[in-house]
Amino acid sequence: MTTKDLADLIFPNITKTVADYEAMYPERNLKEGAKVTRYAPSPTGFMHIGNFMSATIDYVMAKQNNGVFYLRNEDTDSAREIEGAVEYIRHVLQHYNMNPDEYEYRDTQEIKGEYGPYIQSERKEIYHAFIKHLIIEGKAYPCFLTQEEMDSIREAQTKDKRRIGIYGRYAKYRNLTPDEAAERIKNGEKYTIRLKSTGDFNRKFKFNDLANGEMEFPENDIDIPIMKSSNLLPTYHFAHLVDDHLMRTTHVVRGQEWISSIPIHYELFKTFGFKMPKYIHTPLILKKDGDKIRKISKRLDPEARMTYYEEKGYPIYSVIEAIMTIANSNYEQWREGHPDAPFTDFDFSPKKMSSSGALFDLDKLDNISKNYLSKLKATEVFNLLDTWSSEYDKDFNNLINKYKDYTISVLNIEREQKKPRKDYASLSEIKGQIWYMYDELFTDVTYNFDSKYSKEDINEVLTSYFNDYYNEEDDKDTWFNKMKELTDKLGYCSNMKEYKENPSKYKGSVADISNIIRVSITTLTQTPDLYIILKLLGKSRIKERLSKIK
RNA sequence: GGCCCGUUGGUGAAGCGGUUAACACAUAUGCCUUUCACGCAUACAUUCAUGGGUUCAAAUCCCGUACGGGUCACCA
Repeated sequence: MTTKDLADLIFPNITKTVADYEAMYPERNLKEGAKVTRYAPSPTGFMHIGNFMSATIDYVMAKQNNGVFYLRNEDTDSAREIEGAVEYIRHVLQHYNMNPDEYEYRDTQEIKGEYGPYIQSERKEIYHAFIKHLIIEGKAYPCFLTQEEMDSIREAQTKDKRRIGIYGRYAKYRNLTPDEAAERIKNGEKYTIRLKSTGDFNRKFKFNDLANGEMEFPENDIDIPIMKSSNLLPTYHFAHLVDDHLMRTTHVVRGQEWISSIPIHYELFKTFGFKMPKYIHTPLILKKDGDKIRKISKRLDPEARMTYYEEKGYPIYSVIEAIMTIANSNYEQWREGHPDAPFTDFDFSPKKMSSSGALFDLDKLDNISKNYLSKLKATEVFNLLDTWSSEYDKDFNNLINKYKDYTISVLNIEREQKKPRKDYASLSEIKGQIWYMYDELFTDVTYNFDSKYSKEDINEVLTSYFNDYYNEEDDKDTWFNKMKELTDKLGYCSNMKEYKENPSKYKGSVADISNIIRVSITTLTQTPDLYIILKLLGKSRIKERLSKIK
């Protein structure tokens, strides 16, 4: 029996060859400099911020030079697959406007692109053709090691302080004759297909990563599994080789945890004589936990999941800006010079990426987001708030739509001017800052009057002000002048400088007067411009509120 | 334990042989101001984990040490 016979025994129905697939998926016809990138998640959970960063980089790099950004579903681990994960990944990409150029959605039966299927479980035949090729060439073999045997090998290796893995003399089945292997297969023994590594651990090779620069690794000499016995699908390493080659990926963006697999990938590509894509290993996203800095964790840190940012209502712009800021150290500087350019105009350079971990800073996100939101028009904020609240706060959504124009006016307080307020970083914070402008929410309130004001003081100020001074029609200057008049009349000081020089001479200052009015109308000691608030509320609602205080 | 990577202020970081060690965020103080926010101003690493070496000159180059991280699955 030859290796060809063995290969036919294992894959009797595989007739296409590697060369056939090479012809089916030819080199892409793209402009010079165009990059082909991919986002290739496995549907095993909700999207992690690290994956999102990779996807963002993929997207930017593809968009820069009219390249291709495609989505590949890496579903070779049927056991860990989670329902809804694929849909969620699609949703996130859509939400952030980073839709792939090529993709395949099983539920809607949509497929776009000439290099599919884009779902790994649908590519089984292709992988098998490649594996078959290897078996024929004597570069891969069926391995009958049981889990128990492998466990004991590992144990022994650990004890003897040897390198762990199935290599050299531990690769017990690598030299089985085709007949011996066939015999076992016919007997129904379970097996996996392993690469028959030709590497030498004592030999080194150089490898260039676009982000980390040149690195040196020992060659791989481990007979890694390339096909699983359970579902006959390839392992990640092998699928990476086949897919990224056949889909003609030019740039692979993936997390740093893959760096240590480079020797494997290097050998795999060499075995087939394929050109390796360029690699960009992204920094791990870290998180400060007390004194320790650790990898951000989906389990422990809510902000690790992309759902967090949607729930909180961070605008997509803010999230992308924050990600780009840690992805590329000169992004912020670029943004300063191009405040209105889309982020895809940024010339992403992998060299400017941190090679160690990056700490994701929520303060920074808030800052970016506050600046962004402050520059929007009130109607734009309204629309964002409308969309967000329709999903996450239905009651509030009804309220703002019931009083739409009014809400826009409220959102416009000290906005649309040179130095707009920067009150909130996310849409979910808005309600907590404007609630008192809605009578529906202005129930069961407690007033935060400073204890230094007696009930009589408060009454005096309020009755005097609203009976003798307040006029809905006043413009701002008139309004404030009247406030000062009242201040002086009641024995307070209307000139702050004077008051500060000699506070004991007066009952208080104009600040106290406006504070009493402010609290009586809003319950709060700190609000935006009181004049506008009174104006928006209007005379009758103010009266209504005053009657509540007594 | 093997292999790989890293270590510049609270954080992200610039710098790549000669700089007062950029910039942004955060923090503190002050100014402005009817409150808050905004804005403005000032402060915050005598030093680049550490020891040694190369050099007229080192955060920058070399070696060792310490510390941190990643990875060593029929998971991706």
